[in-house]
Amino acid sequence: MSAATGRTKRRGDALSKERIVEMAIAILDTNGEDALTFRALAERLATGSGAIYWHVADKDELLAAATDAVITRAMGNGVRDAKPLLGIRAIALAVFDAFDAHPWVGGQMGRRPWGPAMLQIYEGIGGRLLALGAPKRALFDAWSVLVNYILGVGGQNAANARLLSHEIDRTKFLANVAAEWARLDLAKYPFVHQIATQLREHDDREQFLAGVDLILAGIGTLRQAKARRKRSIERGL
Amino acid sequence: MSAATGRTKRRGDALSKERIVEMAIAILDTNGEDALTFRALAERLATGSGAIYWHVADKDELLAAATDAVITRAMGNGVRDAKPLLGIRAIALAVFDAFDAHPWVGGQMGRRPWGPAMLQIYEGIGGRLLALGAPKRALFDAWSVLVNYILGVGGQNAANARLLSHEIDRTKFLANVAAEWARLDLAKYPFVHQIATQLREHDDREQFLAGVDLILAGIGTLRQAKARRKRSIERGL
DNA sequence: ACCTGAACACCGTTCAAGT
DNA sequence: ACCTGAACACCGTTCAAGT
Repeated sequence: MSAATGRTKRRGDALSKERIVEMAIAILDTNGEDALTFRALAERLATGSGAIYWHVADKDELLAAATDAVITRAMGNGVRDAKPLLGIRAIALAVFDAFDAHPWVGGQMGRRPWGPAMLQIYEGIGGRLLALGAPKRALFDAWSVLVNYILGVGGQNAANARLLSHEIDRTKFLANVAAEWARLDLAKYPFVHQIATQLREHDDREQFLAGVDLILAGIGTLRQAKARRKRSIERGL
Repeated sequence: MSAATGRTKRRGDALSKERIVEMAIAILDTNGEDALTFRALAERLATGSGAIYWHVADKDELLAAATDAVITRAMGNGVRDAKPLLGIRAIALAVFDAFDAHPWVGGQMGRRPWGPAMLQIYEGIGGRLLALGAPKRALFDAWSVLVNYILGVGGQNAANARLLSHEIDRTKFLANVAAEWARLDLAKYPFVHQIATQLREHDDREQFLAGVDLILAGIGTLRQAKARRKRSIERGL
């Protein structure tokens, strides 16, 4: 989107892994996952399809590199917040927004859970939990929940976005789903029935952030002993 | 796995969507996603590849039907627990175990977020939150977090399982990752450094359940006013 | 060292032809 | 109504041949 770098035919500079990856990202963003083929990539780079294999092992590596690039870039922006809690929220939103801007990324996470992009997220969340002074035993649990939630929701949400992009009208589609849900048997689906209306007006991003806050609140309860916690859950609800 | 229904050549009964879907599940479970082709499916069903299209629109629908079948089956087993909290945990585990037994399912969720399988999970969680008497305004948030976490983690975890299945030795691989992490710059990666050891010995399923409990604990705090909650988070940690 | 582009094996999907 | 299987358009990947 940002740079109109040498579109169809011209060859500004030599081929490089970086150029290939950038072009791949552009194709993925603009035309979706199915549009990323070695042939399309080669044409846009004004080269032969085989040339790409000199710089990239295969499609798997290409996708992984594209994902790494997107996440690294997202983590670079304003995620250096000093306050731990705000930093965690900032990371969560950075990941969410990256997934939103590049809907194909969601499906790629987890493909290389030990890549450099993942490491940044792991440390970004974990380091701040450390700074918060989270109890040692609970630290791993808390970290795991946060990371899994952030990556997981991002993925689900991106999948939804991908789906809805095919629909002409997002609100119309959601209205249809809500209407269908409202028609369900009230006795069998009391809950779905009830939230059918809220579905239409809810904001995914706000929803996501509310989830992060809820988990942070849960982490706050972790210092209590296990037995006490269990009772407090029952009481709390 | 359960039924050795008409393997390679014999044609017991007529083709049907159900038979096709069951065979697809068998192939996916045994040989992975890449192995599911219409040709392989046709051969195993002792028919022509085009015949499948009489019962199934395309590969997308086939995958969706297979996913629905797996989830519906998983939700059918012992998830009728009377106690709401235990019921939510049971659903979470049922989904987790289904993803574990069928690693391809994780990637398919979210493809049809409004399908019947999803509805069952939505209502299963939401109905129990209702029964717990969760505060109305917070109900939607709480439900969203739980559902997203359960589906998201399941997906991530299944992706990991898929990755590790290629590795000869799971523990050996994890040991390698841990060793790599331990070699990272301590100043830049204090947290990852610290958890490197725990990575090897942790149990994904337990970890997952700890996450569910943590979220449930967080839901318990939701009745407090927003301002009060924020302060309590800071205090809690 | 790096690029070209035809060739190979394979895929999802279609469809005229059969029963 | 349901099945067959060749045909079509397309894909990832390879590789002899070029510079």
